[in-house]
Amino acid sequence: MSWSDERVELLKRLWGEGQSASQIAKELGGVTRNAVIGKVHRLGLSNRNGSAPAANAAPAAPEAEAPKPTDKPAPKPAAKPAAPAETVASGETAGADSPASAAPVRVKAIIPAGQPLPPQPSANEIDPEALAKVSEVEKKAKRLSLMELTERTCKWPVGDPATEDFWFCGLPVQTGKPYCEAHVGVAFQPMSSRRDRKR
DNA sequence: CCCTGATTCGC
DNA sequence: GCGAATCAGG
Repeated sequence: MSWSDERVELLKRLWGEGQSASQIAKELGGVTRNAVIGKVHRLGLSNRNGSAPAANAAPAAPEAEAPKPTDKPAPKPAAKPAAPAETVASGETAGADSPASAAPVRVKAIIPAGQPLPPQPSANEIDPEALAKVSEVEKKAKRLSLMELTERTCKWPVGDPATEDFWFCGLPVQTGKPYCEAHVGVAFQPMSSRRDRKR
Protein backbone atom coordinates (compact mmCIF):
# COMPACT_ATOMS: atom_id res chain seq x y z
CA MET A 1 0.00 0.00 0.00
CA SER A 2 1.19 3.45 -0.74
CA TRP A 3 0.13 6.91 0.21
CA SER A 4 -2.07 7.82 -2.66
CA ASP A 5 -3.57 11.25 -2.70
CA GLU A 6 -6.84 9.84 -1.56
CA ARG A 7 -5.36 7.99 1.32
CA VAL A 8 -3.38 11.00 2.39
CA GLU A 9 -6.48 13.08 2.29
CA LEU A 10 -8.39 10.63 4.37
CA LEU A 11 -5.51 10.54 6.78
CA LYS A 12 -5.52 14.28 7.10
CA ARG A 13 -9.23 14.40 7.64
CA LEU A 14 -9.35 11.69 10.25
CA TRP A 15 -6.34 13.03 12.07
CA GLY A 16 -7.91 16.42 12.04
CA GLU A 17 -10.99 14.95 13.56
CA GLY A 18 -8.94 13.73 16.43
CA GLN A 19 -8.99 10.08 15.56
CA SER A 20 -6.17 8.06 17.00
CA ALA A 21 -3.41 6.73 14.82
CA SER A 22 -4.50 3.15 15.31
CA GLN A 23 -8.07 3.94 14.40
CA ILE A 24 -6.96 5.68 11.29
CA ALA A 25 -4.76 2.77 10.42
CA LYS A 26 -7.71 0.43 10.65
CA GLU A 27 -9.85 2.56 8.45
CA LEU A 28 -7.21 3.00 5.87
CA GLY A 29 -6.28 -0.61 5.93
CA GLY A 30 -2.96 -2.01 4.89
CA VAL A 31 -1.01 0.15 7.26
CA THR A 32 -0.08 0.06 10.89
CA ARG A 33 -0.50 2.82 13.35
CA ASN A 34 3.22 3.36 13.15
CA ALA A 35 2.93 4.02 9.50
CA VAL A 36 0.18 6.48 10.17
CA ILE A 37 2.13 8.28 12.82
CA GLY A 38 5.18 8.38 10.63
CA LYS A 39 3.20 9.85 7.81
CA VAL A 40 1.54 12.34 10.05
CA HIS A 41 4.90 13.62 11.12
CA ARG A 42 6.27 13.77 7.63
CA LEU A 43 3.27 15.77 6.63
CA GLY A 44 4.06 18.07 9.46
CA LEU A 45 0.62 17.96 10.93
CA SER A 46 1.57 16.36 14.16
CA ASN A 47 0.37 19.16 16.33
CA ARG A 48 -3.28 19.62 16.40
CA ASN A 49 -2.27 22.92 17.69
CA GLY A 50 -2.44 26.05 15.82
CA SER A 51 -1.93 28.49 18.52
CA ALA A 52 -4.56 27.73 21.04
CA PRO A 53 -3.11 25.19 23.38
CA ALA A 54 -6.11 24.86 25.48
CA ALA A 55 -8.55 22.49 26.56
CA ASN A 56 -8.52 18.95 27.47
CA ALA A 57 -12.09 18.84 28.39
CA ALA A 58 -13.77 19.91 25.23
CA PRO A 59 -12.70 17.73 22.37
CA ALA A 60 -15.54 18.66 20.11
CA ALA A 61 -13.63 19.19 16.95
CA PRO A 62 -14.92 22.19 15.15
CA GLU A 63 -14.49 22.69 11.49
CA ALA A 64 -11.21 24.36 10.81
CA GLU A 65 -11.33 22.86 7.40
CA ALA A 66 -8.80 24.08 4.98
CA PRO A 67 -10.00 26.53 2.39
CA LYS A 68 -10.62 23.90 -0.17
CA PRO A 69 -12.19 25.51 -3.17
CA THR A 70 -14.01 22.37 -4.06
CA ASP A 71 -15.56 22.04 -0.70
CA LYS A 72 -19.20 22.28 -0.21
CA PRO A 73 -20.33 25.61 1.09
CA ALA A 74 -22.06 24.78 4.31
CA PRO A 75 -21.88 21.07 4.84
CA LYS A 76 -23.01 20.89 8.40
CA PRO A 77 -25.77 22.99 9.78
CA ALA A 78 -24.61 21.73 13.09
CA ALA A 79 -26.70 19.25 14.86
CA LYS A 80 -27.05 20.08 18.47
CA PRO A 81 -27.63 16.99 20.44
CA ALA A 82 -31.08 18.22 21.17
CA ALA A 83 -31.23 18.79 24.82
CA PRO A 84 -34.13 18.23 27.10
CA ALA A 85 -35.97 21.25 25.85
CA GLU A 86 -38.92 21.49 28.04
CA THR A 87 -42.05 22.61 26.51
CA VAL A 88 -43.74 25.61 27.89
CA ALA A 89 -45.08 23.58 30.66
CA SER A 90 -47.03 26.17 32.50
CA GLY A 91 -49.35 26.41 29.60
CA GLU A 92 -51.27 29.61 29.97
CA THR A 93 -51.87 31.89 27.13
CA ALA A 94 -48.87 31.52 25.03
CA GLY A 95 -49.48 34.65 23.17
CA ALA A 96 -50.98 34.34 19.75
CA ASP A 97 -48.38 33.34 17.37
CA SER A 98 -49.95 30.50 15.54
CA PRO A 99 -53.00 31.71 13.74
CA ALA A 100 -53.78 28.91 11.41
CA SER A 101 -54.21 25.91 13.58
CA ALA A 102 -55.31 27.85 16.54
CA ALA A 103 -55.88 24.81 18.64
CA PRO A 104 -53.89 24.67 21.84
CA VAL A 105 -51.54 22.18 20.42
CA ARG A 106 -49.28 21.60 23.29
CA VAL A 107 -46.40 19.64 22.07
CA LYS A 108 -46.39 17.36 24.95
CA ALA A 109 -43.14 15.54 24.77
CA ILE A 110 -40.39 16.13 22.38
CA ILE A 111 -39.38 13.10 20.54
CA PRO A 112 -36.00 12.13 21.84
CA ALA A 113 -34.31 11.16 18.68
CA GLY A 114 -34.70 12.60 15.27
CA GLN A 115 -35.00 9.16 13.94
CA PRO A 116 -36.30 5.86 15.05
CA LEU A 117 -34.04 4.24 17.49
CA PRO A 118 -32.57 0.91 16.66
CA PRO A 119 -34.38 -2.00 18.14
CA GLN A 120 -32.57 -2.01 21.37
CA PRO A 121 -33.42 -5.18 23.11
CA SER A 122 -34.72 -3.30 26.04
CA ALA A 123 -36.57 -4.88 28.82
CA ASN A 124 -39.06 -7.22 27.47
CA GLU A 125 -38.83 -10.79 26.59
CA ILE A 126 -35.42 -10.92 28.05
CA ASP A 127 -34.33 -13.12 30.81
CA PRO A 128 -34.91 -11.11 33.97
CA GLU A 129 -31.75 -12.36 35.49
CA ALA A 130 -29.62 -11.23 32.64
CA LEU A 131 -31.43 -7.95 32.73
CA ALA A 132 -30.65 -7.47 36.36
CA LYS A 133 -27.03 -8.07 35.65
CA VAL A 134 -27.05 -5.36 33.08
CA SER A 135 -28.45 -2.89 35.54
CA GLU A 136 -25.62 -3.56 37.89
CA VAL A 137 -23.02 -3.45 35.25
CA GLU A 138 -24.15 -0.15 33.91
CA LYS A 139 -23.10 1.39 37.15
CA LYS A 140 -19.58 0.21 36.60
CA ALA A 141 -19.57 0.96 32.93
CA LYS A 142 -16.76 3.06 31.66
CA ARG A 143 -19.15 5.24 29.74
CA LEU A 144 -17.11 5.51 26.63
CA SER A 145 -17.86 7.71 23.74
CA LEU A 146 -18.12 6.35 20.27
CA MET A 147 -14.59 7.26 19.48
CA GLU A 148 -13.21 5.57 22.51
CA LEU A 149 -14.46 2.17 21.51
CA THR A 150 -12.01 -0.47 20.48
CA GLU A 151 -12.18 -4.10 19.65
CA ARG A 152 -11.86 -4.92 23.29
CA THR A 153 -14.45 -2.61 24.71
CA CYS A 154 -18.08 -3.48 25.14
CA LYS A 155 -20.10 -1.71 22.50
CA TRP A 156 -23.40 -1.82 24.28
CA PRO A 157 -25.13 1.52 23.89
CA VAL A 158 -26.85 3.13 26.83
CA GLY A 159 -29.17 6.05 26.73
CA ASP A 160 -30.53 8.14 23.94
CA PRO A 161 -28.09 8.95 21.17
CA ALA A 162 -29.81 12.27 20.69
CA THR A 163 -28.94 13.50 24.12
CA GLU A 164 -25.84 14.07 26.15
CA ASP A 165 -26.78 11.13 28.23
CA PHE A 166 -25.52 8.56 25.83
CA TRP A 167 -22.55 6.31 26.10
CA PHE A 168 -21.23 2.87 25.50
CA CYS A 169 -20.61 0.35 28.21
CA GLY A 170 -16.90 0.06 27.53
CA LEU A 171 -16.13 -2.78 29.88
CA PRO A 172 -13.84 -5.53 28.68
CA VAL A 173 -15.50 -7.67 26.07
CA GLN A 174 -15.90 -11.33 26.22
CA THR A 175 -13.27 -12.47 23.83
CA GLY A 176 -14.65 -12.71 20.38
CA LYS A 177 -17.87 -10.95 21.25
CA PRO A 178 -18.69 -7.32 20.84
CA TYR A 179 -20.05 -7.01 24.34
CA CYS A 180 -19.03 -7.60 27.90
CA GLU A 181 -20.30 -10.62 29.67
CA ALA A 182 -23.42 -9.03 31.03
CA HIS A 183 -24.41 -7.54 27.73
CA VAL A 184 -23.67 -10.67 25.85
CA GLY A 185 -26.18 -12.19 28.20
CA VAL A 186 -28.98 -10.05 26.91
CA ALA A 187 -27.79 -9.79 23.37
CA PHE A 188 -27.40 -13.42 22.58
CA GLN A 189 -30.03 -15.60 24.03
CA PRO A 190 -30.98 -18.98 22.85
CA MET A 191 -34.43 -18.94 21.38
CA SER A 192 -35.44 -21.57 23.77
CA SER A 193 -35.11 -19.39 26.81
CA ARG A 194 -37.05 -16.49 25.48
CA ARG A 195 -39.81 -18.74 24.50
CA ASP A 196 -42.66 -18.43 26.85
CA ARG A 197 -42.73 -15.32 28.81
CA LYS A 198 -46.12 -15.25 30.20
CA ARG A 199 -48.03 -12.27 30.97
C1' DC B 1 -2.52 -5.12 30.13
C1' DC B 2 -4.76 -2.08 27.29
C1' DC B 3 -3.84 2.08 24.91
C1' DT B 4 -1.69 6.83 23.20
C1' DG B 5 1.82 9.71 20.19
C1' DA B 6 7.12 10.60 19.31
C1' DT B 7 11.53 9.36 17.64
C1' DT B 8 15.03 6.86 15.48
C1' DC B 9 17.19 4.80 11.66
C1' DG B 10 17.93 1.05 8.16
C1' DC B 11 15.76 0.42 4.10
C1' DG C 1 9.69 8.70 1.80
C1' DC C 2 8.59 4.77 4.43
C1' DG C 3 7.49 2.24 8.69
C1' DA C 4 9.16 -1.32 12.38
C1' DA C 5 11.26 -0.92 16.49
C1' DT C 6 11.65 1.52 20.21
C1' DC C 7 10.73 4.98 23.60
C1' DA C 8 7.86 7.46 26.92
C1' DG C 9 3.96 7.92 28.79
C1' DG C 10 -1.70 7.26 30.49
